[in-house]
Amino acid sequence: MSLPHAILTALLEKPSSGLELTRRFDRSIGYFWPSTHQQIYRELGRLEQAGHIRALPTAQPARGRKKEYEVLAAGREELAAWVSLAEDPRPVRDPLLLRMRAAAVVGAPGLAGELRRHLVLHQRQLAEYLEIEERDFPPERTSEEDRLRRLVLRGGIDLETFWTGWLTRAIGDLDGPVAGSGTGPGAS
Amino acid sequence: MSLPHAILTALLEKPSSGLELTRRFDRSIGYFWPSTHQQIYRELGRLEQAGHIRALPTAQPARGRKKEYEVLAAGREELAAWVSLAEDPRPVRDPLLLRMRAAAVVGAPGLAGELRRHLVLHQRQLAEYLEIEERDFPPERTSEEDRLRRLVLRGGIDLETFWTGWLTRAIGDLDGPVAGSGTGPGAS
DNA sequence: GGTCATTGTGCAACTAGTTGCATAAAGGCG
DNA sequence: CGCCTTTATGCAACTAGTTGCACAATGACC
Repeated sequence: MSLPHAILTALLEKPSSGLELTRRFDRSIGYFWPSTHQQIYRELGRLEQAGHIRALPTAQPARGRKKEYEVLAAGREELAAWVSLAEDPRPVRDPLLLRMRAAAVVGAPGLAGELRRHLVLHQRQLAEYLEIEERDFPPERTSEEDRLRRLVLRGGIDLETFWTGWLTRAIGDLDGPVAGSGTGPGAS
Repeated sequence: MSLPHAILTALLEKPSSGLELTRRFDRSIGYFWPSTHQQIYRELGRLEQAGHIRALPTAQPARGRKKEYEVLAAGREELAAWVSLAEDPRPVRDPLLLRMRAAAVVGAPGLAGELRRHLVLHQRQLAEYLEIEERDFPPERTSEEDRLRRLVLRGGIDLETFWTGWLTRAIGDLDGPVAGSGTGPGAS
């Protein structure tokens, strides 16, 4: 049950319409809780129903008409309560690791290539995070909020660092020690 | 669509009944693709329907009666095809990072404690992985399959290492540099 | 022989996320 | 005006995972 709280957080940072939220998700909260506009609109409806947010009365409601939302006191309390809850980390669920395991059983001609492809993707994401860090978090001025937000970003950076490191090692391990051809299906 | 393939992999490693599969999932494939027995039985039904596996004819089928499955040629092909597919990494979706972000907005009295709790969990998981590595992967004898399986395990190890590292740093950063009161529990 | 715990299989309802598409207003352009 | 693109909101159907519970066989104990 995290999406509504992600939305509350985003709306507290700045009241927005559904589409604005969607755009902001794409480059901020969405890095660690992605969501589509369909999901967001649905959730906005529920949050309004529950009395956690309300539409700003600037424009009459109509389909295709922009509608801005702001968080109500009840919503803020709900969010605060959720933050203070204990919640275990979600179990890992990673298809790439699964495919490698399957490859151990049925063989894997193109696996090294796939690993390289993933490596590039993770390197790209890492570069994006580092850019954000440099832009948004200069060394000085550390308010309490900044420190938390920076830690979150650091989480992203460290995570991508882990992936690039592991993938690099895995690739080396796969086509390195093989005396013969390489990853090719020909061997054996 | 990974669960059926996880099951195919497990069944290729060793033909099993639903409950056996469930137990093996708990300590092997389930580390990176967890699943409950309900899900597994349902999927076994589908895989049999699709002609990818079949029940061994040792016992007549009856509810409450053990039923073993083995993978058919079609199932093996399906798995091989899936392994060779390109598939992007799933987007990260992490409630802890989300809660930290929310904490930046609504405050976070107990957050450092929650981080410590997570740290312990990750340390425990890491220790478990390291134990498996020591037990199942002694330095020598590296067949192709062993190398792949070991890489997967390494993935788990490196991932937990990332978490313990990041959490340790985050905890230090949260209750370390706090000069005044801030979100801290007061002490320091 | 009856009851009880254990092993084993499975259905049903629910929740969260995804995919595809419909609808409406607004503004530009010929 | 009529058409087209962009912005914006939203419904509906589907997929995957979770939760709760039911039911069947087996063996142990009294």
